[in-house]
Amino acid sequence: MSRFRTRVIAVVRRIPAGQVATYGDVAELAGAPGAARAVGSVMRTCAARGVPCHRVVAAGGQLGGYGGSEAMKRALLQAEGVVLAGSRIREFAVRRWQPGRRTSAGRR
DNA sequence: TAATTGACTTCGC
DNA sequence: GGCGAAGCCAATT
Repeated sequence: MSRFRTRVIAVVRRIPAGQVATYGDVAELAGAPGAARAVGSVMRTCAARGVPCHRVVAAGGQLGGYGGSEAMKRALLQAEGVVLAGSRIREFAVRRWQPGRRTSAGRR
């Protein structure tokens, strides 16, 4: 169990429902900018339970992947209130979660 | 310990 | 806009 892994988990757990974060973003918040692939690897190993890994998406608003069940990830995101346009997140720039960003108010 | 793979990202054609 | 190649980091074998 590397510290990086725990770091990624902590960051992902901080992502509020209805919002998403990119792998690169999570990597940076985890303290490893550029480690987007590493973040994917951590997620792929299930990281830990209670971690909404489905809120972590690829850059450009793409879904990325979810153990091969991309459709499931899509359903989960929509269930959280994320509007999807095909296989992409609508208003991704707004839906993207950022630390310091006010999310409880729901305002963008 | 070293090599390979992978839920990524970005530039180029 | 879609396909291809290079770069980066960590986990797994």
